[in-house]
Amino acid sequence: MAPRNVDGSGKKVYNKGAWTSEEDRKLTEYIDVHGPKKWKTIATKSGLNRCGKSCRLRWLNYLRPNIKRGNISNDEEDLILRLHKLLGNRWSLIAGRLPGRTDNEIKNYWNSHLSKKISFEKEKTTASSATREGTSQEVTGIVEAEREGAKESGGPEGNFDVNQFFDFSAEGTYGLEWVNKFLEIDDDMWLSKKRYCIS
DNA sequence: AAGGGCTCCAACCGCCAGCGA
DNA sequence: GTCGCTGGCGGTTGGAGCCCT
Repeated sequence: MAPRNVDGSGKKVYNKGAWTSEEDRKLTEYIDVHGPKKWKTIATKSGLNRCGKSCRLRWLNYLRPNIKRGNISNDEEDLILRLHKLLGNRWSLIAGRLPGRTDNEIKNYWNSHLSKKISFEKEKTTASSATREGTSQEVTGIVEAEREGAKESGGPEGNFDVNQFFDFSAEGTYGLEWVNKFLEIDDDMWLSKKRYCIS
């Protein structure tokens, strides 16, 4: 007998689009018993007509325990901004430093909120630098230099070696000591820029 | 009230790296 | 060495809901 959900060419056709509560329940139940590994097996054995990738994404971004949803606090936003400055669009790394947040959520938040905010700040800085020569040129210069460094090195921090700086293998889950380490290094430049933007 | 535009977010897609056969 | 499979990642899209006129 031909398997169900197979198209004319014999290729399996998976469900797509929004997940139903029934699908969520099946996936959660299966993972509760067998754990979140071997996504292809999970997809087939759980009785979901979904591909493994889709199951993984649904679990990681929505069903996983301890997920925080919405209401990104000012502290978290600040941290995202700073991590993005440091790491660029490495959403999974950034998410790994924000307990309960997913890379997808941070990416969405960045694209819908922060990227606009950044361009707004940039415009503001450009506009004010036109009227305030001198010290403002200094700050703009720093920002521009950083951007150039990011372009050339493929990362936002010039010669900064992210992999060397973050020894992820040695860390516990969501350890925040590294943040303090980074913040100490970064604070002077960040605060000087922030003060300038506020004033 | 309606409908057009905009925003936000869940989900998909394509690429790449790692790993085992 | 290489091939195929799988998982992980970032970029992008589609649609639901909101807002404005």
